[in-house]
Order: sequence, then structure tokens, then C-alpha cells
Amino acid sequence: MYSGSVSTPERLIEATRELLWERGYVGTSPRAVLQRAGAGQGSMYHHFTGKPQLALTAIRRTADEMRTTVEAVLGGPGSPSERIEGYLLRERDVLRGCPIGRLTMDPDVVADDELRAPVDETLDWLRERLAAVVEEGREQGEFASSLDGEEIAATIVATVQGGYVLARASGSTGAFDTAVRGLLSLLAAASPARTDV
Amino acid sequence: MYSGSVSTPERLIEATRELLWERGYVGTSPRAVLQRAGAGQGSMYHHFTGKPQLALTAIRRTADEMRTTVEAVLGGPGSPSERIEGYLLRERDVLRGCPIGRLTMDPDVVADDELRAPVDETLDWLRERLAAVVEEGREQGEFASSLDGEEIAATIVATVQGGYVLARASGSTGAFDTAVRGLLSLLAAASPARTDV
DNA sequence: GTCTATATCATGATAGAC
DNA sequence: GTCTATCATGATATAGAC
Repeated sequence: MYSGSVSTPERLIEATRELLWERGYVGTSPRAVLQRAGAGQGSMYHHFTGKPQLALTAIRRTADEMRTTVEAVLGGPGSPSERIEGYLLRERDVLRGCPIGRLTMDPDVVADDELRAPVDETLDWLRERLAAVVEEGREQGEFASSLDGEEIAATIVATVQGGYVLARASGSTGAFDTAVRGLLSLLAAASPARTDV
Repeated sequence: MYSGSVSTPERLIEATRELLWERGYVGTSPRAVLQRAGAGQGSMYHHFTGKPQLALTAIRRTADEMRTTVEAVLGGPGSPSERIEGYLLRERDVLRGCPIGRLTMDPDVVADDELRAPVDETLDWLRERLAAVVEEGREQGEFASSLDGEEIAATIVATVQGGYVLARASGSTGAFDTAVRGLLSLLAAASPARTDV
């Protein structure tokens, strides 16, 4: 429940962001949004044209927030491999999953180009950003020259997104951590400097 | 539409399996099931107690089918690394995603232990099965001794599940294939016999 | 066993009072 | 700008005819 000095549209957007994360687009009703935002029945249709536009606004904000959070790690200090490790080990609410990635399992989001666009753009940006860091690491001799930046980046993002699936299936975070450790061990074994065969 | 000599319960189960794959549990209504199965309004409640029990029956069948399909590859001929590659490169309807994994993004499935159980058990079985193959490969010197079977298995399953996310976000299969190629290149680079540094 | 009819509540949206 | 009706439709389930 958002209340106090925050404006009604703001409360509607935040309530929608939460519900989209928890229940997805199909599972989120205007009624539930209004209730969580503490707003009256018609008030959502005064500020937004309907559920799709409100959802689009919410998704865009979540996407922006995610880029900012990720860039703080990938664009921060440390060697390329340290930054990738930092991304993989960063604090996460694993059982809630990814607020952007989960939308790809929503049929009404995937079917609507406008709703899908911010999801696509965010995951695309993430892959490109990671690919650049991997390439940087390869130039510095941290990764084997046989590795391709875009491929490794896709594998990293996929491991994280799939890690959420495994964690949510089992109801515990263990499987996510295990998948990440496996990926880190592969990256370490793929280092030219390895001595652990 | 299933028709002909197939029984009504059978048609209801198959229609439910399709809809759960396409739209998830929350997005699948009894009405849609009945329509696709070509059955009358009340007929579903004669054979099943309601939507949850019908869905459970459908999910269990899909889970069984998936095990059989996977076991054909992982328990088939070839070296451990060849079988893992076979699993990763096997034919898939990538844009439809995984009929089991997608259910982990369904709030009503995750919240219900009975519905979540077959999802959890299937992904758990898959990880154990892959872990055994990885361990086998390690013993035969195909993989570096520093790798852990359970970890690599989790990474493999996560890459596939996350690959679906990336593919569905972009609306094309490319990102799935890229993620899989990345994982295969890491597995190759982690081979004791590599000469590609 | 299958069908039609019906009941109850939720969904997504609109109209109009204040 | 916000609120309380109100509406048509869909979701989930039951009753009872055939």
C-alpha cells in the first residue's frame, strides 16, 4: 500500500510493478492494482487509457531500474572477470525471479509488440554490455581466445534466467547458486592461466 | 481440436496440456479447455474435480513425456560429452519454451505444493541425470577434474531454460542458439585436452 | 456420460455524481 | 481528480434434464 504524499498515478505504477513481478501480466487485474494502490475504482482510467498502457509504463520503469543496477556492477571497478563475477554473485531476491525475464512467459506480453519491446531491449542491452566486458577480458588474457564475447554473454544471461526457474521449481535458492557456481568454474577452467586440470 | 475415437477425458487432458504450454495455468480457463477439447460445459466436472486436478493430470503427463524424451538422448549411445551435446542441440520448439519450466513463473502453480511437485521432480531428475553423465565424462578425462557434476548439470539446465527466455523476448530462436554455443565452447575450453588457448 | 441452463463472482471498462 | 455506480463479459462451478 502506497500512501501519504505520493501521487495517485505514482502509486498506481508502483502497485502495478509489484503485481507484474509477483503474478505477471495475465495474472494482474485492474482491481488488484487499484486495491494495492489504495485508489478508487475509476481513478486508474483517468490517468491511463487502460491496463496495457499502465503495464507498459510500469515495465519501462522496471527496465530502466534494472539497467542502472547492472551498470553499477559492470561499469564499476575491477578486472573484467571480477565484474562478471560481481554480476553473477550480486544480491538477488532469487525466489521472486527476474521482473523483466518473467514477462517472456506471459502470452499477452509476447503477443503485443509494444509490451514486449522494453523486455527485448533490456535483455539485449544486458547481453551487449556483458559481451563487451568479456571481450575486454579476452584482450587482457583473462579468457581463452577461443571464446566469443556475444556467445559467453548469452550463456551468462541464460544461466541467471534459468537459475530463477530452477530455484522457483524447488522453492529454494540452492539450485540458482549451484548453476552460477558451475558457470564460474567453467569460466575459470577456460582461463588461459588455469592450472587445475 | 481432438475428435474421433479418443475419449472425452483424454481430449480434456490433451487440450489442457496445450493450453498450459501456451498460456500457463493462470491464463488457462476451463472454458478454453472445453472449447478446444470439443466438450460440453459440464463434462469436465464429471471426470475431474476441477481445474487444479485436470491441470495436475496434464502436468504429470507432460513431465513423463519429457523424461522419456531426454532419457533417449542421455541414455543413448556416444561419449558423455557427445550425449550432453546431443541434449543441448536436440530439436526444440524454442519459441514455445519449456512446458515444464514455464510453470515456475505461474504464481498459482508455485503456491500449490501439489501442482509444483511434478515440476520440481522433473527438473531435479534432469539435473541428476546430467550430473551423472558429467561425472562419467570427468572420469574418462573428457572434462577437467576441477568441475563438479552437479554444478555443471545445473548450469546446463539453466542455460536451456534461460535460452528460452532470451528467444521469446526477441521473438526469434537466435539467442537460444547463441547461449548454447557459448556453453559448448566453455565445456570444450574446460577440456583437459584443449589446445585452443 | 454428456448436454443445457444457471449461479456467483471477477475482469476490464465506462458514466456520471461530487 | 477522485469517487461510487454500473455494465457486459468471462471464470469457475453446480444442478438437473436427457
